[in-house]
Amino acid sequence: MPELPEVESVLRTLQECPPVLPGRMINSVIVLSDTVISGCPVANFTGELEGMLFSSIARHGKYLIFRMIRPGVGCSGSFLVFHLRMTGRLFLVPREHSIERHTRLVLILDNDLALRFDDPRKFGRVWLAANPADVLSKLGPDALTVTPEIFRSRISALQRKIKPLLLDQSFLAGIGNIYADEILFRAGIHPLTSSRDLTPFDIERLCNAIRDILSDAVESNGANIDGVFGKGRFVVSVYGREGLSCSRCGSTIIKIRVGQRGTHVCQVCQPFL
DNA sequence: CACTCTACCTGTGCGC
DNA sequence: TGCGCACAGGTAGAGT
Repeated sequence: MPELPEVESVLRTLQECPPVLPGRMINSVIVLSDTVISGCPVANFTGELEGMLFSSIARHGKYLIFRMIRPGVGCSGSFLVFHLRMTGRLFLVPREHSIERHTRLVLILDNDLALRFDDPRKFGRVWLAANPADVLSKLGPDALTVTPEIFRSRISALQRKIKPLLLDQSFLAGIGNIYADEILFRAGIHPLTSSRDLTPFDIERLCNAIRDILSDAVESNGANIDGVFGKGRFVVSVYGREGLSCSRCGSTIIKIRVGQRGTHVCQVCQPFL
């Protein structure tokens, strides 16, 4: 479930002072579900990771990227990349709390802590790659930091329905179903609108909405929907609010399907022209 | 290229 | 109460 703001929230938690991960060595790796390891055999993943040090952490779209270094031997390094998909969670725990029902991977550190990856639905994935591009090469620019100029030039090259386009990670990385609905509501654009029919003013509002919604959500530590999606304070305007009244105009929010995805829209604030 | 469908997986919540 | 089933979510890959 995590989208960009929730992943950013995980990143910030792991970077909180005092920073716990940088400099820590992985003493041992416990893989409880082979399917979460992508791109190499589990034995290689485990063998290569043991003895490596955490260096720095970054994010691109919904991916978390840990730079790892092997002490001693030259400056050989690699990148540990996580995608949490819908139900994945990544967090530090005391090492004696290292395994629960949905735990898929545990990295035991050289102190009293462990980095644990839990995922009830086993959709999340982990890669160990020599280069981040081995995993991330198909992604578009990060949705939180894309410039208006880049956004404008990318969108004007395409003719797509706007909501599936926002969800396309090769167009822009980081937007999922929840924030796509919130962004289009903020911009006053109907999700079925063709990107070709957007005026320059529409595109400017859309670009602002992406920036405003995502940065609001990051500052709120993500959303909290039915206590299931995230634990943050971001307040949704349309997502999951079908049958309730629009906070802006009072008319009833409806739910439609766009590209096989549940889509929430205020027909008054987001007219389909 | 744009789009649709399916598979992956499991917890939840509905109707019967 | 219990059962079965649709559904939610992100992405890859195949097909139209």
